[in-house]
Amino acid sequence: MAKWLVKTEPDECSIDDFARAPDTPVPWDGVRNYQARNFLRQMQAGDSVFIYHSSCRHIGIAGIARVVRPAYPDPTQFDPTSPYHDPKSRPEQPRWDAVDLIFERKLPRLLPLDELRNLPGLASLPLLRKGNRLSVMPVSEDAWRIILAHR
DNA sequence: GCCAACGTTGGC
DNA sequence: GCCAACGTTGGC
Repeated sequence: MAKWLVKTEPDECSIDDFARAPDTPVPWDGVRNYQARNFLRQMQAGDSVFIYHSSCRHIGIAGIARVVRPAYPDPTQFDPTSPYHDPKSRPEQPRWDAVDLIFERKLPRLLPLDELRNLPGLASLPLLRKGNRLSVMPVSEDAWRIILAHR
C-alpha cells in the first residue's frame, strides 16, 4: 500500500474532525493543482495518508487516515455555489478529482514541522523543500517509517 | 500582516 | 512558445 501526505488547514478540516466521526468517509475535494490532482489519481483504496495541519498555530503531522474510495470526479467543480467551482470544467471531461478518506488514528502527539526538518533521511519529502506548495504528495516507505519512529 | 516562492494566465 | 503580471500558498 502506498503512503501519502495531505495538507489541511485545521479550521477547515482537522484530525479532530476526522476523529469525531471515525466511521464517516471524508471527501477530499477542492484540490486545484494539477500535480496534486495527479497524485490523487494514483491513490488506491487502503493507502495510508498523513494528515498535516498547515497555516495554523501548531503546524505539523497530526494523524493518519486511509483511502476508502479512489479518485472520482470532484463534484464541487460543477457547483456554482462552491468556492471550488471551476466554470471551465465540463461534466463530459472533469478536470478535478476527489478521493474519500477515513479516520485511522491520531498520532500520540503532533509532530511539528521544525522537528521533521531535523530528522535525517527526509530530504526527498516535498513538504520540507523550500517554497513547497504541493498539497498532496507521496511519502516513501523509508520516510514514513522514519516519521513514525519519531515520537 | 509580511513576503518569498510558486503555479497559472494571457498578451504578444 | 515565451514571459511578465498576477493570484495563491504557507511559514514566520
